[in-house]
Amino acid sequence: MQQQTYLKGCLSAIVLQLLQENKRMYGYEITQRVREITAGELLLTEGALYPTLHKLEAEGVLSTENALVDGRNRKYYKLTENGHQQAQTAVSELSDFVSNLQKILNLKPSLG
Amino acid sequence: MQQQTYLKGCLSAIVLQLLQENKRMYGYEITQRVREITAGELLLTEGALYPTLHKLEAEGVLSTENALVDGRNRKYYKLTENGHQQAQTAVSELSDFVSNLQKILNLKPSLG
DNA sequence: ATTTTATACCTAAGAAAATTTTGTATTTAG
DNA sequence: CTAAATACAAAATTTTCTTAGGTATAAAAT
Repeated sequence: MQQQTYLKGCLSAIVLQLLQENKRMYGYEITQRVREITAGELLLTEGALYPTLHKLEAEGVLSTENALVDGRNRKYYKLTENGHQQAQTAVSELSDFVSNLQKILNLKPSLG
Repeated sequence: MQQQTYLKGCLSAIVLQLLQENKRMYGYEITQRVREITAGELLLTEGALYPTLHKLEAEGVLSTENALVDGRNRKYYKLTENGHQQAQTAVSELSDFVSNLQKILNLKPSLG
């Protein structure tokens, strides 16, 4: 088992959190940002990230704009007006989840 | 989206953590313990828990003993000798993951 | 007395979500 | 001129949980 295992379910919320902090980001940038923040411990695979981005776009949470930078195509994603709401909700729920996980992991041994 | 969404992937590690702290527990007890710890915010469904317990038993991580208590059958689970190792690994990885999530969410780690 | 709630275990069908694998294409470094 | 980094994406697969059931006993409520 690796840390990646635990990522399941959190991916959308992580993307939304990053997009709350940055007006717009492109896919590759998101993978690198997570790598930076976690010192390489957490790696988003592209095969997981892009379907998530597309899903969020289809749901109207994200909108996109294409740009040509240094001859390469980039697809920037940003929160829609509606998306800001949902981002806040998702991030707040993830925070609560982290807090609960913390409680579970910090329990003192009980007498069995 | 609810907190349950984020649980994906963490279930085994949570079970292993609880079994590190308690010599033996039975399925229903585990669901109630998580409910207690998280003040009802996180609910393990039996449909997810029992298959996980059976999987861990099949992998040799857990062993079982049956007991009849107050006319009801209980199946206690505990870590095997091998299981203690794997529990430590899983829990440590989950801790690292939580710590990384906190970094992404800009939360302050509550306990190193 | 009888119904409901709590306790206690379990399975199966299906959905949800990420992974693996593979593919395309350009730029930069060796 | 080859490999690595940048940048996107689809298809098939696997893992994992949810939903929805099923069985059974004891205690509490009506």
